[in-house]
Amino acid sequence: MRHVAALAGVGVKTVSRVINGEPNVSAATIAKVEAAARTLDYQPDLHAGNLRRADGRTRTLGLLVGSVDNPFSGAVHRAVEDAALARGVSVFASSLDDDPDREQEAVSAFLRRRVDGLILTTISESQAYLAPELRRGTPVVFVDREPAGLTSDAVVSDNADGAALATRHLLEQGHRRIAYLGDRHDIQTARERHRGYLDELGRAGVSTRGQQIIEGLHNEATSRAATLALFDAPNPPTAIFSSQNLVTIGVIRALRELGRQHDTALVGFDDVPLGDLLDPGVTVVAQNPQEIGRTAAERVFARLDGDISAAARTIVPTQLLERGSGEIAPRAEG
Amino acid sequence: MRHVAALAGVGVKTVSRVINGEPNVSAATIAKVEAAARTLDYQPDLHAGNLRRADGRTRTLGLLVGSVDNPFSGAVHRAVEDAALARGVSVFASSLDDDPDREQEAVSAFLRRRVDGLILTTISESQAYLAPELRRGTPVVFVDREPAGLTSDAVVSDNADGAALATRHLLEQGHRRIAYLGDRHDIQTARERHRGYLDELGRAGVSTRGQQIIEGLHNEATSRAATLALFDAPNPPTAIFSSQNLVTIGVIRALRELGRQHDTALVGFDDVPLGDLLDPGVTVVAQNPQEIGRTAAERVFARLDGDISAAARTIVPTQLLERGSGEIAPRAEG
DNA sequence: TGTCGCCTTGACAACGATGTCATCGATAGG
DNA sequence: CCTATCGATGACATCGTTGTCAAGGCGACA
Repeated sequence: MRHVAALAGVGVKTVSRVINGEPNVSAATIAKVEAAARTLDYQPDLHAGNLRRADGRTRTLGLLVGSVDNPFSGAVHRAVEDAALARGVSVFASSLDDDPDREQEAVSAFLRRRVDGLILTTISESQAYLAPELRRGTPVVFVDREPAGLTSDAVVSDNADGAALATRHLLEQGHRRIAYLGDRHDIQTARERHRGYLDELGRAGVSTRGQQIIEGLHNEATSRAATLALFDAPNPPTAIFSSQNLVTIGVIRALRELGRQHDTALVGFDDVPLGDLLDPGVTVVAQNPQEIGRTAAERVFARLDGDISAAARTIVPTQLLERGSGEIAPRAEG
Repeated sequence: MRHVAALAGVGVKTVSRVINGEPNVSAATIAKVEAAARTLDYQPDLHAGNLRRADGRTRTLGLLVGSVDNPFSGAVHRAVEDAALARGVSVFASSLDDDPDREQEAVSAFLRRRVDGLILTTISESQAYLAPELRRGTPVVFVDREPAGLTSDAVVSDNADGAALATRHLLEQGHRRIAYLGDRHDIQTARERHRGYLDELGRAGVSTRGQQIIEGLHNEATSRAATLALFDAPNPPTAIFSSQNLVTIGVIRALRELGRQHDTALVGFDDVPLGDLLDPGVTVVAQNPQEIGRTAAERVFARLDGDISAAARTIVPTQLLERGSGEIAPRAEG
């Protein structure tokens, strides 16, 4: 900036005024400064300015998602980015990998860079460590999973309800042996989906004792192996509820290998890419990651704009997409 | 930091020393400072430090990809993030949307935030506007698409070769009417893939005059419509080469609607999620986005570490994955 | 013509950190 | 016992920018 000022023959403050479009600069001066800035390819240093600026905003957001190469995360990320772009805000994105250490590291990296707000998917047992930052006024919005040990805005799917919906759908087809294949129990949404499944069985008066319930599945490989094991054991289920997109894919692979994709019902939680093109089509309880991301970004910006209402939990509805796999009738007993 | 210093009863410089682990601080002082920092939940301001620091590094990278919710982009992003994480570097990610204005905006946002390096997928006709930044010493690595009007590192797939491979594969099955469904011509890789397709036909002595060549397809919808139109016209192709993942998906949808997925061969460029689970499986020339991202990040960090060798173009091999759709024989003429 | 006020401009301090350098005390060597 | 050396520490300038404030010039108005 001093160089631009020197070249234009004006003071640095005047350059600052021109760059920021402040009033009360003569047209001639503006022209001189702009010419000099172009000549030197000057780009203002946002962070230096931020150091002194009254509002202390870095126009930067920290986003922590499951993994930037997961389709759900990608959709959330895209929605957040679009909302941020409209306000000239850049987004730091990180992958959580459901690792508490990564969570801490990522959040710490965001805070050291003085992001204006945080949009977080978390895995740690408690997010109480964010309390001081919240007090300092940094908006924190939790996405996908609700926070623990801390009260702040959250934007989530209705996990228990969605799981109940999936379970009810299978019950309605006449299934009574509905296996549950779920993610790790330290994941809040996995617990909720498990609960929704159990509750719905209870409401239908179906015993949960005889059901095969497998938790701790976290990727395609473990899910596939678990499914194969199910059918290697006596009394395999006639239907499966899988609680997560990667788990669903693992189930699909296993059913195909066993040639049972047409005689075993399957409903997945969270949509699967090209799920409508498979045979059978994959029935899922679809979440709405775009809406989740958009809403979360809106919350952050509303907070930054001064909204001091109580922390709110926004629930984004899920939707049952019937595509075939969930409408398979139970096998005749034998 | 002044607060920490005050609470610990030491000077700010001493706090700085403790935070940065510099030598020559007594154990007692270190303890006092660390206690004070914990009490106040102190997080150093990386940007303030960077202003004065000798190396001028923000430990920040700018990444511009097609779209953060495209699977190819997501994989590149993830690989870059992993490499960055190992060095304590955070990543700004933005979506290009093949819009030159977005490119300019994103790059400008990165530069104003003084990123240490850029990893870019570009759409503008020329990236000459980056020359001053390059001269300033900022490493710029182009991914997926090669730069124009500027020489810098690039990490790309062998697009022409891969397209030729796909085309040759279809020729080898006996096809002679192989439609080309391609992306917009202003996209460098689309031009390369088109060229590879034409070259291979030429090498095989197959006339390109009779081939149906449709360009300008950019998403599922336009690709699906174009495919439907192909089969609505006389003399539809017996095989299709689609040059991009979304285009491939559009073709698959259209072929299904027409019930021709089993009598029309299809090879796509770039892999499609769950492509192996469809019926028929989707034969593709798969790229290796993880490797592209990893290599690009390595180049940036090598440059930051002082590598001043000439700009290099790294080619990441593609791989033909035969899954069924590409191995369909031509229909009997009639 | 003098006063007032507005427009334009720049000098200066400050933001939160680090690089440089000086100071102080203790320890070792002669 | 004196001095050279080294470890520990803090004062101060500085990074690139913006907020504050004062000064100079000019036109309007009485």
